[in-house]
Amino acid sequence: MNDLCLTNTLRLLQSADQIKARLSGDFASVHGLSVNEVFLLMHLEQAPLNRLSRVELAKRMHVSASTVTRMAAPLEKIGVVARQTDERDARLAFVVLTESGLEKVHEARVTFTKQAGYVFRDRWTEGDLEQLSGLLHRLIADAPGNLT
Amino acid sequence: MNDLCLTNTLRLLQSADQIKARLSGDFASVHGLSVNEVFLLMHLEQAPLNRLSRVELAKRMHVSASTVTRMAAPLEKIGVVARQTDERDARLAFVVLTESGLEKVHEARVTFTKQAGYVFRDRWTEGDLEQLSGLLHRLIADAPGNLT
DNA sequence: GCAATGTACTTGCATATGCAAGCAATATGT
DNA sequence: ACATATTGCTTGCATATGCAAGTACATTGC
Repeated sequence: MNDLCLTNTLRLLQSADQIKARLSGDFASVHGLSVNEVFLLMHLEQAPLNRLSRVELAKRMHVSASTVTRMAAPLEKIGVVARQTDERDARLAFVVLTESGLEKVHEARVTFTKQAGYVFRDRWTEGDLEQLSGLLHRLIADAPGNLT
Repeated sequence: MNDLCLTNTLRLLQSADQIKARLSGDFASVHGLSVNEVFLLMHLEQAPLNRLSRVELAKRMHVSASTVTRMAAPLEKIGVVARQTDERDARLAFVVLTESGLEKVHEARVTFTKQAGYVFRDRWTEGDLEQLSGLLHRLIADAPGNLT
């Protein structure tokens, strides 16, 4: 039982590294973005008003707040996100998706879907995929910011 | 079908980030190692003669060769791995697990197993775990250096 | 109201990592 | 056998990221 947990954890992490390596090439060459940048945009896309505070973004992406601060800067520079302050609380600095950013994330999703198709290209039936989907869902069900 | 692939890929990557965040704290505080360093040691542990060339290690860990070079240096300094050359091919510089390194990886596996138990602590039956294990295995079956 | 505490963000520093270039050794083609 | 290509490794540079400290604002307790 415990060994099965270890096996699953190891396989999950190894699968993820493998997939991330595949994705990073395409995202960089096709869209000029890193995997994490695409994730940031996708989190904004599914958020109310297409915006999130930096700490909320940090929690959802499992990175530190300073990383979000630094990721946002170049994304602002290329115009896919903007900074927005809150009238009630002057501490908050939202990261908000721009029109251009919304387009970007739609384009990136196409690439993402294509690569995801390659990952599961061999002998995966609809049933297999649904089974996996259900099992993985249980791992992230209680976490904030599930992208699916 | 394609959307299911995307969903699975997203969930897999999100689960992995979440789990990696959990692990990194414990590995750092208990063993003074990063998650990737533990993975490096585990790859060596399961290799013949407890050793691998740097490029082979790079492939298995999905990182660049330079990263392996730089990861090995501090691990040599603390004595868990050593450098070993090949008599036939003077280019090869194996990374080999020392006795101390073998102990380290056994200790780390205990921590790893404990954390893996927490990940699947809620309402996961033996059957669920075996199902997930089988599905994930198909994702890494053809990759070199499966740790399970 | 004001001090103390807590929260959101930023920045300096240290570490981690990839890419491209460089070096040394081996393999290949003729 | 020699020139060329390939392979394995390292290093310089640029980017990415976490932690701890600093700053500004908000909340709490009195």
